[in-house]
Amino acid sequence: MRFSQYLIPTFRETPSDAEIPSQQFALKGGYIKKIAVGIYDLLPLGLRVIRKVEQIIREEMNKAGALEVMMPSMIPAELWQKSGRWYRYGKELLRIKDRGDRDYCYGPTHEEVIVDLVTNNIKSYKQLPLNLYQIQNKFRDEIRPRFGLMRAREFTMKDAYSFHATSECLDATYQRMFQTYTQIFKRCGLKFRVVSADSGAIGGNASQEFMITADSGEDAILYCDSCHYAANIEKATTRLTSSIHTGDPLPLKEVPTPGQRTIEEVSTFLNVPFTQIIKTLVYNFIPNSDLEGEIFSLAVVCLRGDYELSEVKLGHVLDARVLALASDRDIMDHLNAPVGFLGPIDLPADIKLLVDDSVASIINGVTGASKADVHYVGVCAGRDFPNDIVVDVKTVRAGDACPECSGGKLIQERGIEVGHIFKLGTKYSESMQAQFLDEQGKTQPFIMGCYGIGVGRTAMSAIEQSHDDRGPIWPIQLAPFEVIIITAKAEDTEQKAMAEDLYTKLMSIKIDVLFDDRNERIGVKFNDADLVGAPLRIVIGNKLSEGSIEFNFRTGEKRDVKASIAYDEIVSIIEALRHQID
RNA sequence: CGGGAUGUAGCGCAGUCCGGUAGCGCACUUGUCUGGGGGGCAAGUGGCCGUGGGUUCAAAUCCCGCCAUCCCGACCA
Repeated sequence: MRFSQYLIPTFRETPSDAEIPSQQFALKGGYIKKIAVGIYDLLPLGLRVIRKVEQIIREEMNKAGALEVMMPSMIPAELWQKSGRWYRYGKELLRIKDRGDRDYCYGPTHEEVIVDLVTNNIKSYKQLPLNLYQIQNKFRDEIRPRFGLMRAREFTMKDAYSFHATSECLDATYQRMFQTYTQIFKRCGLKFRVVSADSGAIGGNASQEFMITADSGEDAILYCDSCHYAANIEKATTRLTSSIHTGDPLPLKEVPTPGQRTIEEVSTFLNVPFTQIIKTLVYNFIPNSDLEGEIFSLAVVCLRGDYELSEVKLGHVLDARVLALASDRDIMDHLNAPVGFLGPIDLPADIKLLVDDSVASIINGVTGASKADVHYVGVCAGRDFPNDIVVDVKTVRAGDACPECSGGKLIQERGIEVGHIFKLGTKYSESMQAQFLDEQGKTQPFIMGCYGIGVGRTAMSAIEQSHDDRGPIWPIQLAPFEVIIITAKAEDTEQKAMAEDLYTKLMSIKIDVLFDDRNERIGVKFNDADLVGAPLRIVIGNKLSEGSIEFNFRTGEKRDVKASIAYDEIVSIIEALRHQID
């Protein structure tokens, strides 16, 4: 492409609302343009990057035997009503009416549609397994879109769905997808980590996330420093060190603790460690089984003073559709106790008490006495309060013991979730009565898997992981252009002729080359070139009179090359870069 | 949805407290001198000051409503 005929609207100043590097450079470099909250135009440069990611995904998915399809983005409500998600999905689902007042939604994901597609076409186990995918735009009316394409409302996603007669067969495809994803992100030149994950609103059993490691990542992940354990913070667990809760049980005793509400205050006041204090939280929730109701139930949760509660974990334990901390007033109404002095002892009989495993065996602990300015000491789980519903609802943190090996410690890192693979099982096939005939001629629900990749997010992650203060440093696989040619003096006929010659030749052998033929100062061209982020920049300048031109790599390295061999050099450099990762 | 802030030219902002001709930098247009990291000089183009109402002789500025955007918390590729 010739820069003068291309559209790359770069800005000298960074848009003020851009927060993270990928968003700043994508806007500043003319890759994307925001048109509404979480909704963007992809400009030519941005689209080139997206297409490259898509191409890699297509090649690898096809190689793994998946078949590409394209489902509609508008989905009739009946399908979502059939699976029940029409009622459960909440405001994130964009619902639309057509002229006939019929309900539709803009697809945020496509399990319902694919199940419908497959049930209409697959009747026998002989036609299985089947793995279908599409690369298509989704819309999720996110609570808080941010970070540009990283968390947009409309976004491009590759989603694949596999159908099986047996769980062994699902396992095999799941493994195959694991390898395919590994290969895809490797080819994109990205550093990533795979963690086991919470399966969220999609549901199902096992799932793993592919996380691009980056400081700006919105997810926290934990991994073991000595074994293979790695998990999203929403899922991560730890092995409790049992030695904490030892000693002979003392009698339960009330002590005055005027004004001591927080764990920290109580710890200081009574001189006991956080680990001996039982934290008591009260939550309101609406269970999933209650599809349309507005009636809240109450749950009391206890965990060890040094831990924070994980609302995601608690949501799962309660199978809650809606979950929120109860108000002080609610607590007073139901427990007759002030916040700050809550405890699990002598709760009203109708209140459900969940005990985190960190307090399930506590001996001689401290907890609120359910009245103002009083705590109990000598609290023993089981003896003083029931510990028959033991759960794991704590947020694990760096330094905690690995749950899978002895001696391992967990390390915490930030990550960007770019891929997620699930074993769905029969969740959707059962709710939607999607069945096939097995070898015995009996009807069985399909066993399903599902596999997603955020395309725009993957592209943006590459910037997060590799940039300097001037712009992206693209891996060649994703770079919008592989080579950019700049003349120092646009009107110099010799420089121009040299540039034209290289440009034409490189174009003819399908190297992605951008020729900056504008009559601009060289500083302007350099700055724009940095924003384009091509791995190799060819500068044809005053050294041409001595027969040489400059090769500048986006990573910083520079060298002079004889003009006579420049073309061959460029070709071999690009070839080498292309094959470095493949 | 809760808490905080902001809406003035394509972008970044000043002006608002204290009402009186709408400004600056960048970008854009023309000319010219330049020519190795966003250059200089000169001349230009471009604004229902978010929106609706109110106060006033007079509103970007004061008052009330609405809308939008951004940041911090609960969702997800």
